[in-house]
Amino acid sequence: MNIGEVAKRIDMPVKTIRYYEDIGLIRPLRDTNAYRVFRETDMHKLAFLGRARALGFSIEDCRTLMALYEDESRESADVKQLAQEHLRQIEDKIAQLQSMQATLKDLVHACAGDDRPDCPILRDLASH
Amino acid sequence: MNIGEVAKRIDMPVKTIRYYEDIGLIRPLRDTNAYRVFRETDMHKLAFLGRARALGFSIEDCRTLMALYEDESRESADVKQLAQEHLRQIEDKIAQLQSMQATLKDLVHACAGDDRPDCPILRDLASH
DNA sequence: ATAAGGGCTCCAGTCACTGGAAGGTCAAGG
DNA sequence: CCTTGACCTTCCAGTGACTGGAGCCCTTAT
Repeated sequence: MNIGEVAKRIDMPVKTIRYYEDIGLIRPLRDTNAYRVFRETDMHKLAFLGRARALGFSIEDCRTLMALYEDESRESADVKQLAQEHLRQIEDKIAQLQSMQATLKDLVHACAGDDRPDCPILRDLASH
Repeated sequence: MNIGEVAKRIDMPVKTIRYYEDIGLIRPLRDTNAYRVFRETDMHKLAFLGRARALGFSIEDCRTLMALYEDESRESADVKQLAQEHLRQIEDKIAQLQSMQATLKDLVHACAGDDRPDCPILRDLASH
């Protein structure tokens, strides 16, 4: 299967698929005309990558996860640890964003948003 | 005041301050030895930038906010609109992260995390 | 005189793509 | 057979907001 068809089926940009080959996450075959040829296993890997990325795992995490997936003698503890660490980071990020959200909400609420120059948002940024 | 002293006072890396000059956010003076010389207004701007960045505003938003701050005839509506749009983006990001968090929590919970290879996390990534 | 601890510029790297240029290939229609 | 348009290829540059490092100069204290 050609790259365009793969891209449509698994809903991933052609550029991204080429990039994943560049960094060694997949190794599609090549036709005589140099076109990439994707087997079922390649598609499966791409789908795996797509879902891992959708859960926010970094590319390096994805590489590790794929290696674990292909290692029949893996220990689930290794997978769990990776996922837990990632979960912790996501939770940190959420907390950080929620703190911004709370401040911004207050500031936006306090600002009249009319044609006058007086603005609590700017006052807050300028003070402290 | 020299860059190191400024960095300490407003708790911002020296590199970041230089970078902000590079992209035209501040314009410190120069001493005869080419050292940057920071006035009160420069420090004030850096502090403003630090707080805006801490609220998650992009550098370009910061540029706009500083321009509005310095424009005596601004309309607070412009500031409010910027902040509201930013708030919306933060809320989108939070929702996205919370969705990841929910899925990851379930998966982590379902995974034994022992020395056996069976792993619901990998199964989930591989299936669908 | 020298050593430590500033400061300076410039270049490269981060992360995960994304856009674009310049060119080769393929299938369909005239 | 020729052209057109939709594919495909590689390679290079850019994104955002820094960050690290090399190689150099300046200042201050011993």
